[in-house]
Amino acid sequence: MIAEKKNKKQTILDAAAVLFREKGYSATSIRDLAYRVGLEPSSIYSHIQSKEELLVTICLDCARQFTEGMQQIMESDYSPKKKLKKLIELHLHIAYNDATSIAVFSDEWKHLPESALPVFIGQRKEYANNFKEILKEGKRKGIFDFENVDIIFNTIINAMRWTYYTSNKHSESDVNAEITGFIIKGLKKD
Amino acid sequence: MIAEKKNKKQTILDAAAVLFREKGYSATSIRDLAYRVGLEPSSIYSHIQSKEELLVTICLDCARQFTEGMQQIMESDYSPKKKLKKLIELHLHIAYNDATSIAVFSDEWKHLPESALPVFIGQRKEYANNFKEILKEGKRKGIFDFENVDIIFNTIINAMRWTYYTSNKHSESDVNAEITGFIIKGLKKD
DNA sequence: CCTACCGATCGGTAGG
DNA sequence: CCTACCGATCGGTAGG
Repeated sequence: MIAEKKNKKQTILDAAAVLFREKGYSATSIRDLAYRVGLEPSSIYSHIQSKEELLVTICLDCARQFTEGMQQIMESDYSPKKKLKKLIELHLHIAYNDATSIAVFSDEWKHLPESALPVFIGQRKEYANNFKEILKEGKRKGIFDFENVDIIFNTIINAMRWTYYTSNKHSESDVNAEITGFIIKGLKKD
Repeated sequence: MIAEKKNKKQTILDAAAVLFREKGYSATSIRDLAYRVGLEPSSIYSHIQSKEELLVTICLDCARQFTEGMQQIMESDYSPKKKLKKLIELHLHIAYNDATSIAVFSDEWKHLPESALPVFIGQRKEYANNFKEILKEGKRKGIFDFENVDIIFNTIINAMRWTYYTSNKHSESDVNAEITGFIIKGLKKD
């Protein structure tokens, strides 16, 4: 049945994400993965085409979530400050709903095959450009205060990055409140 | 000659750091490394004991730099704000002086062998505790404003993390000024 | 520091 | 989805 097969493929993808996160992509073997989902190593290939395909699927799925969330925010007529708050919400939402995949997306993308790497990097770049546009808009309107948009963008996006690895030690709303307060204050005029 | 041998070992370590950073620890082979430094694969073992040893050396050397820098700051009688500024300086100084090693330290530590992992994690934990002490001291004295020290610590330390990967696109002093301003403002009372 | 080589493991295929 | 198997590559050793 098609439904069963889809389910099995998702099971394999989920298990792959867990292993890629724990041991890294390169150190994860098809054998590891197969035994984890209760198959002989060769049987995996009834469901997937290659080990690389798994990484591509995980990374591009995550990238899509960011891209789609960004699109919605860009299309809104929110103020730059509200847009930034929505972006923080977006990052935390993805982190808390798909922690394993986002950790793989974040740490293992460099092992993407050459066929997928340019697409991936392109999406990242566009996301960064949109993010920077919001920051620059805020600066133009006198809401945000900073010198170099590239430096401040990198600082802010990494300030959120650790949330991709937490094991629900803190609630999403606590983290959101603390990070949002910190970033918004950090961008204020002194 | 001992001096020559030391030199060769350092050459191997440097090349290993570059490869570990580019391809990751697991995907880097002893053959890659040997050819990179102009040796036959087996000859590497005249200079090192194992592939793992290289990762251990790189990671623990980096960890030591952080620990020593922290110790100096903790022993000073600077204000919490000045201590925090010194910590940002420390991170940037290490990042700009040893970019390759710190990237490996930051991304590949999970591949450390079991013999080194507890030591490494212990040092990280102690560093984190010291960092949090400074934040808490600032809060007690009414200089810093935040709710949860663990959340704000993670946010701040990751805000600096992207500097481990820059290719000198921005000057150390520009980055320092921007990040320091952002973090200090972010911790202010609203 | 090299030649020669080891056993283990890798991603993946053939054929049923 | 399994049994059987492939060539390639791995970290590392023996012996000089």
